[in-house]
Amino acid sequence: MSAEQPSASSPAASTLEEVRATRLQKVEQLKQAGLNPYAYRWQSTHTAQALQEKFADLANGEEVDVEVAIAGRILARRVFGKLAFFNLQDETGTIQLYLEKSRIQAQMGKQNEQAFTHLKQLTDVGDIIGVQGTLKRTEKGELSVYVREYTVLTKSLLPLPDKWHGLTDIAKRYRQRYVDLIVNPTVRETFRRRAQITASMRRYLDEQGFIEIETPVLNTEAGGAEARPFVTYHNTLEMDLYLRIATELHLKRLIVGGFEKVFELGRIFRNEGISTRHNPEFTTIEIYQAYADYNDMMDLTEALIGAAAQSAVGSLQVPYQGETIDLTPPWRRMTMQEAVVEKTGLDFSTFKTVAAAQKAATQAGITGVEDCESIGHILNEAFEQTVESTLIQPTFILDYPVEISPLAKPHRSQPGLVERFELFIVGRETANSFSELTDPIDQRQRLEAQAARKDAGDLEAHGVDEDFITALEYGMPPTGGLGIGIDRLAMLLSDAASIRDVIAFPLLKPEKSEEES
RNA sequence: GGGUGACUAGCGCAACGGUAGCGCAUCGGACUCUUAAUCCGCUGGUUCUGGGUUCGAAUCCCAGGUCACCCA
Repeated sequence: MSAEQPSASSPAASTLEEVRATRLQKVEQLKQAGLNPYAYRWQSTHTAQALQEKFADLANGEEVDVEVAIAGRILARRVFGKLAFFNLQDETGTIQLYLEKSRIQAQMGKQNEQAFTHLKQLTDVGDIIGVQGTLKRTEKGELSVYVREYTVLTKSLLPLPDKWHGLTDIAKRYRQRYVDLIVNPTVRETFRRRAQITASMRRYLDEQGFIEIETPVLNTEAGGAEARPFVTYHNTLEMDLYLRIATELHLKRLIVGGFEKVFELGRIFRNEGISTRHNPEFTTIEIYQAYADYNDMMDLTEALIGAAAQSAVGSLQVPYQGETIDLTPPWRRMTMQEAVVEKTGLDFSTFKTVAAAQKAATQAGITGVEDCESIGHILNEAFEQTVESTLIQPTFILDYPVEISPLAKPHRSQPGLVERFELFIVGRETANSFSELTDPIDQRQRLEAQAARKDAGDLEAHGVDEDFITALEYGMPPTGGLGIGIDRLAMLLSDAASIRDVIAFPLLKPEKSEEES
């Protein structure tokens, strides 16, 4: 939509389209002056942060004759008749530019006698420029590049949000994350931390001899968790495929195949609700170690999350939404049974029948237990309703009912339970781990029970993965498995209240379709 | 899925049945130490969308959209 803007003299520009048209005129004027508003390359000598650190001791009013080059986006302009101050922002931070007409003209005037006028008239907040010059700390104490020469590298056509109030509209921040990143420095910090978390985990696992192997996203059967999958379609195979809801079953095949320490850090997809804690695509790390059990996995969890916290936050004392989370190991460990007794006084190991457990639970104020088909399910309900949200400091909850844990090995000493733990921090499930079930006959029975639920209409249940059973029949060594939700960990370690704050481009509905008329 | 609330200029916000305004940004002018620069001047609107009530709707009613928070 090229608004033809005939007037040679710039009209008052105020609507978005008018601002854009004015800036397009500036693009043309730059071209006419022989300057490319969309340059090819720039070579910097320093980042803004490097300059700030290197010249931290420069006294007010002092100059140093060191030639530097730097590039970035103009965030603010304060222009006088023959002097201008710009704030320049690069990836690392900001630095002021001291733009003096006499010095710029002395250097650039030979090529372009309008050099300073162009700076004033043809650059805007939002443009990306490169400058060369020396350093000076102004008399008011602001470290500045004393510019000799400048180059417009990219002309910006659209205005940035208000420099003082910034961009606060939440929906717009997510929809136009690039604008959010430009004007909200903490957002860049969040994604930097997220990268540090995953990098530190990969580094730690690499040092321990784990290897990362990528498993399929597209599957003929979803499995490894209870969740509704996304369905897609392969044209030439003429068949439906499911996006993975977990990486578990393939990683275990690799353990069968002889790898003893494997992991995958990657995206999984669940076709479920969206909330401040749920995004349809999210990232997990799943780790499998042969000859280990869930006790070993607890130690590994503490080490991995501790390393991530040190890397991203620089401390094991992590501030989160007004609380301080202490990640110093060892973390509290208690069984689900103990946790429920502590909160409700109900000891589920004493119930002989489902009916007795239902009655006691209902009296204790637990809701929705009428449909529970086992004591284990009722225990789980009681746990989720009374305990889960109270687990602020990191806590391992151990030994889950077998009924809700189809992939975990039976507890070596507690009948009806499995060797499983979940880690809770700030009331949220952050990790999940088992001594993996290796008995193919037991595994088949449990998957068939699930398949029966699928046939009965349970959309979160899946069919039997026959090939996985076959793999187990070849023999899988005793194995400890661990999954950690990277998004929730990133929330914790960047003090983010919503999962959307730690996902660069969270899924949102389209704002509005262009109405055709 | 249910409830509550928000949506007005590029951005941040007023106006709550009677002429749609303010700040910043933009545009024009002045200005060599500013950093929310200052001073002078001028622009800029499909009030989320569609209906309805009314002499008159940003405002009241209905439906829809997007987002947020709470609940399931």
